[in-house]
Amino acid sequence: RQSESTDVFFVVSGEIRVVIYSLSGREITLDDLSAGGYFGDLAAIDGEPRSASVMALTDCLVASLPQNHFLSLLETHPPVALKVMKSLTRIIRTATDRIMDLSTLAANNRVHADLLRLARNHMGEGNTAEISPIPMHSDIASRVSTTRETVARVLNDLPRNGLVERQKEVMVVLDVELLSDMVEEVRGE
Amino acid sequence: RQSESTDVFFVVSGEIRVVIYSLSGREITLDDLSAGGYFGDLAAIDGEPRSASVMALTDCLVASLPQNHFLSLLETHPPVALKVMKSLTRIIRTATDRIMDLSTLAANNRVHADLLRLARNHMGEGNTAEISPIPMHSDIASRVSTTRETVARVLNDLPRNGLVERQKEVMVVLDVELLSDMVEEVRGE
DNA sequence: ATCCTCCAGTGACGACGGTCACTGGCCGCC
DNA sequence: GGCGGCCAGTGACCGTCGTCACTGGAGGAT
Repeated sequence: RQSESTDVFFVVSGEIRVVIYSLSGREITLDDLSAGGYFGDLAAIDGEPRSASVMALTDCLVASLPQNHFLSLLETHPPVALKVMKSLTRIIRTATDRIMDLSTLAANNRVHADLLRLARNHMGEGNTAEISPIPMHSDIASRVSTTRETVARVLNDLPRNGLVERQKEVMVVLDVELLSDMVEEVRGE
Repeated sequence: RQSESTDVFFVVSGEIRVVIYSLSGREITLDDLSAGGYFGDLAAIDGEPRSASVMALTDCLVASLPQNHFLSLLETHPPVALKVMKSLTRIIRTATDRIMDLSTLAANNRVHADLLRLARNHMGEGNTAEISPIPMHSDIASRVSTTRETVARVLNDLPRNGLVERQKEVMVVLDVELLSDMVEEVRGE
């Protein structure tokens, strides 16, 4: 599913997930791309072998650009090059954040942190957020490097503190700030 | 030690370590730079706040370049821009490797992996490598996100397998390939 | 309706390793 | 010389969480 070319691919429509696999088959989600995103730029830039795989989450339309076209584009259009660099720095920043989380946060707190990210993307009135659809546990697990069992246990503990209400299709975070404090607090100790 | 400027800094001589700190003061080593390396490029490119701190490991001479000069350099000299991009991709690749290690390797195996990296940089005759000077345990710990105690225990277990001989100032890895196999094997299961 | 598959939930278990608390060696300094 | 700081080594403890092994519910297909 991942050709050995050095083309750059643009996501025109659909959702694509960038993952790496350990030899044992454990799957680690690096990023999700939607329309406007692109991948394959690393290999095109440095000529090294591809470092990750991609999988389509939905039906997708992707456009490909040969490596040499991409490179000459960078050369002749500095603003594009700058855009690409900014995108690379974003990747670096999120990667180091993740290294930080993996190094300092326990598994359950990493789940909290991921939930917090989700909540921030679904902010509703005041400090609440309605997360829907609820992502699959195994997806969360793949993002924060733990197991689906741990995710399930953590998510079932949260309502106990009154922080979260779980319904069938929706999950309501009652106080995003409080959740945020919770994570930061642990990050700090 | 960390100015709030957006300059880019070049290491002319000496060794500089790029680190991040958790709020609790736990130190995570991201990279070590020697002459020819540079830092501050991330913030210069995307304008976001600095994401890491730097510390001098030795006396250092660093040169600074204002952000706007750096940016116009990128704009007017595409080959330089490409070099910078390649450096960014290197950072991304090592970061994702590290995420992979943190996600799939147990603490002691991460120490093995780090030892392997060191050995690869000190290859001697055949499959052996002489590592000297032996890095401080706490430095290794900071690179692989564990504690100095764990590093000490792991390093003292290695001679038992005959894989490593420890002397006062030097550490001899007798069979680098075997060490490599050991790590890969665990990565895979 | 009956499978089959996929996902969620849960208990039990066990080990890995982080933390704490010391000891002891080495070195530079006064 | 003796003190003080820094680093390495080690034992004991115990919480976390990955693994295994189930149960159960919700579709989809035939």
